[in-house]
Amino acid sequence: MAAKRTGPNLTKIAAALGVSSATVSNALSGKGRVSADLADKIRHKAHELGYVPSNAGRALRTGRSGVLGLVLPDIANPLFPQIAQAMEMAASNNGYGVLIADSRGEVTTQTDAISRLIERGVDGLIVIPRRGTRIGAVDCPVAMVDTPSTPGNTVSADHWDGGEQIARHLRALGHKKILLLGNDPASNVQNDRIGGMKSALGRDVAHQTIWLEPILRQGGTTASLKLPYLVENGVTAVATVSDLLALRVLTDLQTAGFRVPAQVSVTGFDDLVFSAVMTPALTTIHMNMAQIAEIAVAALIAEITGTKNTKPTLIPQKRTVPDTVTADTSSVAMELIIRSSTGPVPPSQISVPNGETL
Amino acid sequence: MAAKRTGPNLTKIAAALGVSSATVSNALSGKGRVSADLADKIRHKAHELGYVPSNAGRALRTGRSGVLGLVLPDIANPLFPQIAQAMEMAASNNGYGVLIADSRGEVTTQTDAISRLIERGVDGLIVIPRRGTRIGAVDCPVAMVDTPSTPGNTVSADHWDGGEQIARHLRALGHKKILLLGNDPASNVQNDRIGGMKSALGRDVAHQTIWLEPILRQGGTTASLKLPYLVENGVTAVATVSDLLALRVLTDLQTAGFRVPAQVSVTGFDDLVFSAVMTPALTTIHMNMAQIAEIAVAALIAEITGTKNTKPTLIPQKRTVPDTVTADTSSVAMELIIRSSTGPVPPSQISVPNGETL
DNA sequence: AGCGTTTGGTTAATCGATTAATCACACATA
DNA sequence: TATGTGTGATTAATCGATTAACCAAACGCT
Repeated sequence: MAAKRTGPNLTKIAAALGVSSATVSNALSGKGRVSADLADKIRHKAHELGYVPSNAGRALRTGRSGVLGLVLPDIANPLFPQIAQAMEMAASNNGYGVLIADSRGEVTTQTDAISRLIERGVDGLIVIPRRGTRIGAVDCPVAMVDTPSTPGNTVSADHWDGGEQIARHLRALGHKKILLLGNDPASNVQNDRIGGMKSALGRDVAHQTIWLEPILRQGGTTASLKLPYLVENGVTAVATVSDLLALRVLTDLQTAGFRVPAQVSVTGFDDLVFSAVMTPALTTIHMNMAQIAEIAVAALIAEITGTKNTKPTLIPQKRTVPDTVTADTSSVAMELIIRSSTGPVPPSQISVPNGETL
Repeated sequence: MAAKRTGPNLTKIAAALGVSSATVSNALSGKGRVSADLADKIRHKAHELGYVPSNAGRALRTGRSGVLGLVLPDIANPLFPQIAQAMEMAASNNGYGVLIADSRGEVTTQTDAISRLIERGVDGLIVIPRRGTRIGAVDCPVAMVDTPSTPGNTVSADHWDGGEQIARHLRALGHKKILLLGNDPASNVQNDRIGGMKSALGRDVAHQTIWLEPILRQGGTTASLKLPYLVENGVTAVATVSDLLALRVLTDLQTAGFRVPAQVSVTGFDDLVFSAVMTPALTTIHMNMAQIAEIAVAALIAEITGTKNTKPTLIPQKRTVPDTVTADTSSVAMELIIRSSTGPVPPSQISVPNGETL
């Protein structure tokens, strides 16, 4: 209970001042008409008595709980702490609380998680969908955080741009043969990242893309990547789609006796906690989670307070068409963090394309 | 709002069946006296209409919100996902929701976070305190998750035992000279872990303990550890207090050209996400978070439902005396996960203590 | 003076579930 | 036939904040 048993309520404050509880309510919310004088006295008394409004009472009357639900695909996601923290901060700055629900990776439980939150009376949902999963129509405002290319997306980092930055960085360092390493080809996020990389590499830089998960699923291991083979054949940089993958690659390479970045450069994505503490520290892309959270929360609150009665959560006609991106989708900038896992292409490997000399 | 606008309420169900709302309430909660017949019909109708009870209404009347608050010291803690997931699961299995609050590392905000949750009307708090921080008396049930040696602790993993397991493992592999690496000497958890290690190493294994944070704070780096020097002087294993630290050590060693585990063994603690994917995969200690969460939540719910009126949250007389551990503190077993970062002591380094030959 | 308008505040209904206090009725017992 | 005992369901109050509707007094204007 909300510290209610002991705490004073509106009526008690009203009684203490000899006014009506309605007046107290008005004074504290600044809504009705109350003389500045009296309002001051009321605020004062409220503070003096340590008044804390009852969420239950308010929620019952207004139909709003002041709580947002946060649904995560898979709470084990190492990026989760940052997301949760940013969302909680953004929400609490707006006077909202955050109720979490974990969908444990499975799609069925994602639905469960959502309905659990709705039954608890959340005013809105922030959903970070599992790899391109679509959430069914729910009768409450939803902000989706995925990629700009996901239909129905509300806000997201600009993964494509992040990919481009990484690629440009490697290119500037002189790399001419780059391995692009993804994990799950079904992920929108990862596809955007790889897409950005490819687009920035252009024609004069050779690159190939490998997706790891399909390999693992068929019983392969990281060794199946034949990293040493590739490096010996001229690959001087491995650009991965996540820090976790980069860590894998990096330690694999180190174990195989290669020097990073002297012989090979490695890049990650996400700037996870461990990325800064390993040796060499990982060059990666940092997402401005705080900003993403702010936008998501703001959008959600706007929809909550804007639409008086329950509207069916906006059902745009053509949500299935990715190229008609709705105008209300925002992208947030990514920041390239250059650390020591990337370096100039090794002298011995400076390739001489088209017979040109360097 | 809790899908209320549209959704049917008790009265609606009552009206549909021509009974009173009280009867419906009784039937659904199984409390009052309702004929089995009618109860069935009511349940049926409720389900048919898709009835979802209003939390606000219930909370207002009963004074219970059905929500627990989760306070984390520092959400950046990579162990956080596991904790949050486990807590959410345990809570939702018991019909509770979980409201999160991040204290952003600072102690002052920890207090803020707690009061934010209380104002939101949580029924109880689960607090994972920041490094030996004590939380002031709050007027709501609290379950604290720290270490058994922390006064007021409710449940925790048996860090001491984890340390012992690590130490025994290394000892069994033949290591005779071990570096024990901690981060923050002020942390109860870390002290327990190190303490357990020391106790299991006994007298015939040489070991020294180094705390990293004090070094870093004084402008040092990981390099200040002089890992290569130590290894060249006979250290064959580094037992750290967390996977993050282990990662640091491991990549440092690899960069310096040492082979893990051929020349040096490295162990971590916590079994974080990345620990399994690096090369070599980290030998570490896995905590049974699910079990910890269950115990914490169960204890909390017991206190919530048990103590009818607000009791000052049990104030044991001697909470400041660590050795009078209260009987209601539970410890949860730790599991040693042996992976490939540890191996037998290298032949060249088999020391010959006391002139004995091997 | 007489009438409309502001200003400042009160009354009372409402949100939805819970529960103590009743009530009506059937049945059994003296 | 009265009286007591269950059983099954209803009444009505309650939790606390909000808000539409209403009222009273003061003020302004012609």
